[in-house]
Amino acid sequence: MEVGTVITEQQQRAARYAKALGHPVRMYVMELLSKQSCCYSGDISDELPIAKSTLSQHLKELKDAGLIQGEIELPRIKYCLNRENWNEAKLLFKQFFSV
Amino acid sequence: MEVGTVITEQQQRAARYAKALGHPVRMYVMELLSKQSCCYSGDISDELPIAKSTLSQHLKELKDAGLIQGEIELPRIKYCLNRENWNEAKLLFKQFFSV
DNA sequence: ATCTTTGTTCGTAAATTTACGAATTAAATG
DNA sequence: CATTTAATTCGTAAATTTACGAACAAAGAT
Repeated sequence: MEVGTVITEQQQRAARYAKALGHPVRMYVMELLSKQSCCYSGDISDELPIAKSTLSQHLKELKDAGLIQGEIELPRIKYCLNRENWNEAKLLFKQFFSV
Repeated sequence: MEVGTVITEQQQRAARYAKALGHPVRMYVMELLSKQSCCYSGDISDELPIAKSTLSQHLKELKDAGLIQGEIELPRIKYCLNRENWNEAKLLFKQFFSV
């Protein structure tokens, strides 16, 4: 995604977060986490009519984008917001929408 | 993208906007438009090192997502924010980030 | 030692996205 | 009527995304 020097670092970061949020399942997960801060993959899997492996893939994308983090708590994995990046995303979008 | 009744209409709409914003070029365009309200395809083409046809494609996606609208002003096309949907997006993201 | 539980990883297929250059359109201009 | 201008649409290729089920992993329970 080489777009020269015209596009700012902030725009790139905002686009990255937006992309991660650009799917209904991931939007749902993030909204859940922003409400209750933590959850298990199974909690989501029980609600959504998608394969577990598909959900895992979505969670991985959110993790790769830095929006969530997983903590092993066997036999489950506890997913939480990555507060630092969540706050960054919040700020970037706030600025973006209030220009 | 059939995801049952668990995912709300709002989440679907927010995901749709997020997806449209999920590319640096489109983020750049939207930020430009939110600053100056209108612009021509050529203005952007002069700045960004991408093919005109590629830019056209990105503009089409923003248009399909309802974030911008084009007005013919020959020989050019004037692109403007779609204020109504822009405001909806703003609201959805505001709610999303402030839960 | 085997079974259960909770998720991930693998393999794969279909669809979508991204990108480019060439061809096209549509009106204004010479 | 041919040219010019500004941008779109077409054709196409490569990469990424989305989705599923099967196979696997890792620790606790039986």
